[in-house]
Amino acid sequence: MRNTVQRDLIYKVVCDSSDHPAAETVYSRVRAVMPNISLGTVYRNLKLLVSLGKIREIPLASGGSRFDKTVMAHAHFRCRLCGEVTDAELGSVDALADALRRASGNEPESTEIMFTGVCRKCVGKENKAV
Amino acid sequence: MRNTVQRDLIYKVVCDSSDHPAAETVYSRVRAVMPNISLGTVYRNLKLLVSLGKIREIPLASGGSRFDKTVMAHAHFRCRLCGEVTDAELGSVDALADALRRASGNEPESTEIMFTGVCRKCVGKENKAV
DNA sequence: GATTTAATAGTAATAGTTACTGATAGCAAT
DNA sequence: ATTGCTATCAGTAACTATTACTATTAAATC
Repeated sequence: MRNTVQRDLIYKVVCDSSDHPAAETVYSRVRAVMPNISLGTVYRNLKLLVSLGKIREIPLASGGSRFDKTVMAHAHFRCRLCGEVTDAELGSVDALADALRRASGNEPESTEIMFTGVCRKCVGKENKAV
Repeated sequence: MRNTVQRDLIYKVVCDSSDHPAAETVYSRVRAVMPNISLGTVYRNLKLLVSLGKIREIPLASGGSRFDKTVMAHAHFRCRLCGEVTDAELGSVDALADALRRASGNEPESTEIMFTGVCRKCVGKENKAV
């Protein structure tokens, strides 16, 4: 596999982002540095980086995915009012995968936990937004 | 909200399915009974049933969603070789949501856990399929 | 049964993503 | 350094899953 400035930049942008950007968001951030990079290149490399285990993909029920620099098994919280995705710090995520392995004989390689609800900032806004 | 035979049938099909069907799969099963039902009707009612909390949506990183009769917080395992989605029986799922609530102040309403890996049946098939 | 209007069938449109094609550039061997 | 090979690129077309639109149908109420 060849090193390319495009791939390095895409990886750097994801690593420098703490807000779990969508592919289009990565694209616009990358274009700020390299204006004529192609959207297809962004998608191709995001997918490649995911398959290499260098970044993580978080699929959303609302359609589309978000990308994350963290590869360790961990959990996310998504507010159904403001849409923000944040990390949920939980100590026992790896323990779950172990429990599954023992109980089922299946071999989990990655664990993705998504909580959906109302975030601290949006509690009380229910009637306005929904 | 009115009762419609279409919605009742869509709900029944999801409840009678134990394989976590995609929307298109629900559509084809529903059409076996009601041949001229519209795909839009299936999507609209799946979404409605999800928002009513009667069924559950499982978004996949590979694109699209699967639907599930079970509403309780629970976990799934998806084999990256055969693509099958099965339930992962774990006792401690609700405890995770409680831990999040206490730790962050966010208010989780649903918890979705997705394990990805190689299922028991596909262990050893690695070289053929990937 | 007549009225009201939510829900439908059928189709067009959209969003997110992937595939295609000719051009470019990273790497290896000269 | 130059050449050759080909992975990767930019740009664009195509595709898939989903949603929106519109005229029509049928549940619920009167």
